[in-house]
Amino acid sequence: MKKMSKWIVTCAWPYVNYIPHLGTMIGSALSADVIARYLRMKGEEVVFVSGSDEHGTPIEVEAVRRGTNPKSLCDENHRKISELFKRWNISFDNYSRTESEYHKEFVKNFYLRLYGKGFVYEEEVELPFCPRCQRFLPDRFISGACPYCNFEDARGDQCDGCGRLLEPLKLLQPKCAICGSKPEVKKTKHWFFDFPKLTEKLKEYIESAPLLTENAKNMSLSLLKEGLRARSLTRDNKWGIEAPFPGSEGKTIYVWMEAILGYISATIEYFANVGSKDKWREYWFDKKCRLLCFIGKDNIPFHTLILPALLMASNEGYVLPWGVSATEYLLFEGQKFSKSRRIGIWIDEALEMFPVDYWRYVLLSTRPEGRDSSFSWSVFKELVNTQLNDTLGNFVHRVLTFTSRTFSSLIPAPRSSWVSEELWVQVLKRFSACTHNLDNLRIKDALQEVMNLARDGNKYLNEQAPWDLIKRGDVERASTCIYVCLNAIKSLSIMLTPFIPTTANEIWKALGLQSHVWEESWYEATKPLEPGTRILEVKPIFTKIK
RNA sequence: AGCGGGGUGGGGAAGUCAGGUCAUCCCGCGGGGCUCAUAACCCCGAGAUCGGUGGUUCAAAUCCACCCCCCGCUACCA
Repeated sequence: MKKMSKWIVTCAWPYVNYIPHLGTMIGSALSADVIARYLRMKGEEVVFVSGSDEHGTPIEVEAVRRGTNPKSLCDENHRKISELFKRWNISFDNYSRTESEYHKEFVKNFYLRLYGKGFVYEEEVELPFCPRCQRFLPDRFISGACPYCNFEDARGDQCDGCGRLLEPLKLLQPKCAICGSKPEVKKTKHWFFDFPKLTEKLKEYIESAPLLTENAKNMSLSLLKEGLRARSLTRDNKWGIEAPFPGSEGKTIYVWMEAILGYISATIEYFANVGSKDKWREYWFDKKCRLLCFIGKDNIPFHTLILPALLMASNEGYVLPWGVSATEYLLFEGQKFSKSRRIGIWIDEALEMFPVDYWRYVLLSTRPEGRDSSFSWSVFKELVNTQLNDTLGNFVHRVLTFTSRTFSSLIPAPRSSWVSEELWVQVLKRFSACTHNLDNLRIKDALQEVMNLARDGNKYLNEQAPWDLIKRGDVERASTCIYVCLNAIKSLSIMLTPFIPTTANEIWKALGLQSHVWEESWYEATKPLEPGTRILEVKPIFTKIK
């Protein structure tokens, strides 16, 4: 038996000004869930945490727009999103939020210690300020005409007309994007994290990190090559965590710089809630514990450079990300998901249309691992109908039906040489390939391997033709064939569990097994069924769509 | 503009870092088989000079140079 290890599995914290869409789902929570479930089934010690990212300007603005306040808006969205993650069967141990007291406490103390270690310094800067909103304006909250091409609706950081990068104050007729007033320039003081100090150590880290996806590694190295710049830690927002530095009253910590520490605070909160207050240290301070982060490509620098830098700077012995799995983008019918233009599907409306496992299967099958991929209804329909339903569903159904009619619903006894049957050999092969792929976070390939096993099953059944064997009176060979097929179904059920747990469990139950499949060991996939067990009444597990 | 990623039969993808064993997989399409099964399943076949041009090599989807097209990022959006 393999030695157990500790794992902290995390996924990017959704920003909760709105409900997450399918792209957010596949890039973070769903991918992380597959691996968390897989590791637990292997018997590893896993803590799977995430939470709602709640602070910052966009939430403040959204709250104003809805005529509410940031806190109520966040309470409501956090509640909705937590509920949705449950309905998507995301097996978080703790889905926390940046408004959690544990988080605020941890962040303030952490930065205070960093300050004490000389990694934080203050500097005066000039920033655009809206006198009417009484608010400093992030670049994107300023709009105006582009000074190069006269495009009228250029944002403060970049012109959508000509693509040029802009200085917000060089726009012609600059306007506050919230109220339309003319911004002025105001001096303000901010605190900065001395990030460049750690360039060499970060380079070593990136080069030796065990499991970075290619995009994560390349982008990080390229940023290091360009040279790091100090990151500002503070903002003049009201809605956020108070900056704890001497003289920083009235400032809050920049959202990213606090949310990224949520992985730690959510672990602390989790263990406090289950009554083992100090146990989080056994994860975060154990050099052999593996921290695994699931993110979309836009979050790469924060996980491969900023988080490690903060943890290194603290010099307190935190584990650095052991693996970072960054997906490319999921597009919707070839276009970017867009809330304002209503392009895409959001995780609440998805569940109103189809069962959760249909979505999980399609998203995991099209997971953008090497390049952007596109969700489309035609792909959705193809995958559900031809793969889930025809290949997998039908294999299970024909075997169970045959068992029920020919063997009175009892699992038949095979002849002793059954282990050398072709399909069983395939089971062992597919199982080991699937395991290997999951170990390397190749989720799509792993799932493909499972589906291939269902194909092997259909093929074996056609070749053996047990209905023919029965007609010719060869009950022993027919029994062996069906026994092997039933065992393949059991393996399928185990292997499907991380991907589509509800369906996997239905299959498991159909075989007459009593437990919940997710409580079983991963290695149960290659252990044979007990002949004589009664299978349940057969009903199709999927239905075709449209 | 700079940086990063991508362009592979009709659609969707793998293969490219370590050149040959490579043109693969899922669908679609054409033909055949089977009748246990949700018109499902199985077999066979047609279809691609791997974005373009040039180069290196006995050999290039893979390496080099230049060009065209798509997407993302560029640090105060989060």
